[in-house]
Amino acid sequence: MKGIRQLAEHLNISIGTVSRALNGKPDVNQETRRRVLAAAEELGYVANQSGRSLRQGETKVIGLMIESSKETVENADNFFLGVTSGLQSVFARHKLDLLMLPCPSDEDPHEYLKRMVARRIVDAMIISDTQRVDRRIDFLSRAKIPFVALGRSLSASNFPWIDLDFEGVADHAVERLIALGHRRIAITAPSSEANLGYLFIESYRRALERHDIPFDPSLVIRVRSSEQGGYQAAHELLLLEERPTAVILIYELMAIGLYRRLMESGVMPGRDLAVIGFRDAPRARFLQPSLSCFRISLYDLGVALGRMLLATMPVYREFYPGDGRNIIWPLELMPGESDAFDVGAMV
Amino acid sequence: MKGIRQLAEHLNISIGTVSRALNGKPDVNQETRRRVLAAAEELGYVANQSGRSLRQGETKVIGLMIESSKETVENADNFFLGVTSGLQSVFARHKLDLLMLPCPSDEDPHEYLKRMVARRIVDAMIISDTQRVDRRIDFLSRAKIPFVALGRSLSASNFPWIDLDFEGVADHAVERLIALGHRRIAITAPSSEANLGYLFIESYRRALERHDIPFDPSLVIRVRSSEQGGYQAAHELLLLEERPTAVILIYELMAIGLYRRLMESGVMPGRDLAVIGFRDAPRARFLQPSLSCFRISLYDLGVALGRMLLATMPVYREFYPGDGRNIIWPLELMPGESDAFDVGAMV
DNA sequence: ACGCACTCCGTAAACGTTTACGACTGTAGG
DNA sequence: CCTACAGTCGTAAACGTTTACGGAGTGCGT
Repeated sequence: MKGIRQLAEHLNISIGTVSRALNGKPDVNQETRRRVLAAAEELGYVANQSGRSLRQGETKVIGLMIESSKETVENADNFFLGVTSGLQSVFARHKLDLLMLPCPSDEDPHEYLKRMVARRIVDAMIISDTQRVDRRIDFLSRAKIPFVALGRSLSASNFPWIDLDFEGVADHAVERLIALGHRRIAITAPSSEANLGYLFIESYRRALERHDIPFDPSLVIRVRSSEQGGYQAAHELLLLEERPTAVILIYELMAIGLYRRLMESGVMPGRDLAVIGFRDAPRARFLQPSLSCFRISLYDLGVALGRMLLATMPVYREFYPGDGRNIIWPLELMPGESDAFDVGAMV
Repeated sequence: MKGIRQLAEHLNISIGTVSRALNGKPDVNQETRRRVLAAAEELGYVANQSGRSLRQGETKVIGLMIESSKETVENADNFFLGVTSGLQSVFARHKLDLLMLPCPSDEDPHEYLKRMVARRIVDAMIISDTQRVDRRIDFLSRAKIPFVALGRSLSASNFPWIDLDFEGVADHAVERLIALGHRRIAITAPSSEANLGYLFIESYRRALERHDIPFDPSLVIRVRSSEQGGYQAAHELLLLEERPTAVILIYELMAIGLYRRLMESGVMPGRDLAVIGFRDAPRARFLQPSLSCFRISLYDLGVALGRMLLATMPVYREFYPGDGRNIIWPLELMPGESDAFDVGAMV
């Protein structure tokens, strides 16, 4: 099957009518429409996207940009595949397709993004891994490309984003640990420029101060957000002269390395040191003792991202009233065994 | 910047010349070319892909189809992100872009694929998760869409594929265990129709027979390839009247559940039961005792897939002579502690 | 003066689709 | 009989690009 022209000839109908019939336009006879649809099905005709895109100036494709760096490969833990399902469930209603755009590790993400939208491969973008200062956001805003970011940024004051509630997580974790009697609480932060790190630490500091616990910079451990980073974090914790009784991790994968390093020194997580991880990712579910962490429904997050994106697009806006507002995504604590002890008994 | 027309006007040059200059065609003056490239850079012009694709009948996009089912999200462990880097390193040389096409879980993979290629979103495809009988392969072959499959199939006798050497893995694992004195060796197989399961079991059977050990069907445990599947596999192993002394897993994630179930019954992996997993995936690296498994370089695998794909495409074939042959991808055993004991001492 | 080769560039058609516009019916109302 | 209108359909232009073709100009040899 070559194109709509052959289909039209086969039916002895004009090409315009065929197009209208296929696209559900009103001014076409019911019977004709039926014949067209039947023939299209029979001959396996599907519209060539290039022609359609060229004419309408839109591709009906939404891009989800992800980094494919070595670090991401090791660490990302299918996070994006998880939100993908939610996104697709929203997009399917409008016959939009979701494509994942993996930015090569040797290409500047900003350049990659520019290339993709300039080539008109996608109509809109979902970007993630938002940096504290992120040129992509300024670019997309100026170019008036619809987009939504997973993660806040300082770049533009006003753009659509959803961010996990890192502040809530840090706050909640500190409150919980203090309630269990802890006074000396360490925390990890990423060594990168990702914005979430700053929010995380800041919220931690505020929570401490609320309870009149002085902020001690030596308790903020800056390591890579990886298993090795967790191992190193534990190492540094053990070296502190006045050892903390609890630690809050910003990334669940770190718990694995942390556990190992602790056990090497005979320090038992959940008994000698309270640990609160971050997300309930698959990899973290298998730790013993089980990790206290925060649950996220990736599917729901994807749905919210999808709705917010469409709410920024004129064509679809009407379907999603009220979905334009930025969201700080709440997380629910799933208590595990890794912090389930009262520090009072320890001292 | 609207299009090539504006760029041409801005330069007082015809649109044809601009196009030729940008595309590196020979018949254009050096000085003119320089001016065009400079202006394009300055004005941020990038060719509209729709127009280009329409004209040339190709999109310069390669699709990597992946499943985004709930199971994949839980289990896939960034496998695809890993091969992505390798693929991109090959494609970049030809200015080809790689896009990941996540098939929604509620859509038939075959229909999804048909839709994508019929819409001409991609020029070529990489498919994975090959089924024993896979309609996608027949479809792509007949439609003459260049493709390469990750995984063999029985569908078409002759199509480009690379498959992990499951037979070698099973064979190697059995040989190793027998050398350690084991005679009663269990194995797991997926409950799905994936082709690899059949190859795995068949090779296991042959290896046993080579050593005159009778094949016992009750030692083939069919469970889902997941952590839960591993848990259940252990459960079934423990119920066997004559308990095996070793087990070979087809999927490393199963080891996590298996370990847990074993320990619940006081059976220590690596001491009371030898375990050999499959891939050295990140999640499996953190088990204690460390899992004996097989190493794969996902990057290299991606490179091989990319080269093989291009070798099937007339335009690029010349660059990749000898890359057209199917590959059974060898795996290298990484000995761990999970099988490092001599069964002789046990009995 | 002429022909020829060569370099460079402009013209216009083509790719497959959507859609504004107008044409053609048939019907109803005056 | 005329007009208005709704329903249906065909025509042709437009989207942005690439590329076959041919033309203009130059240099060179005869």
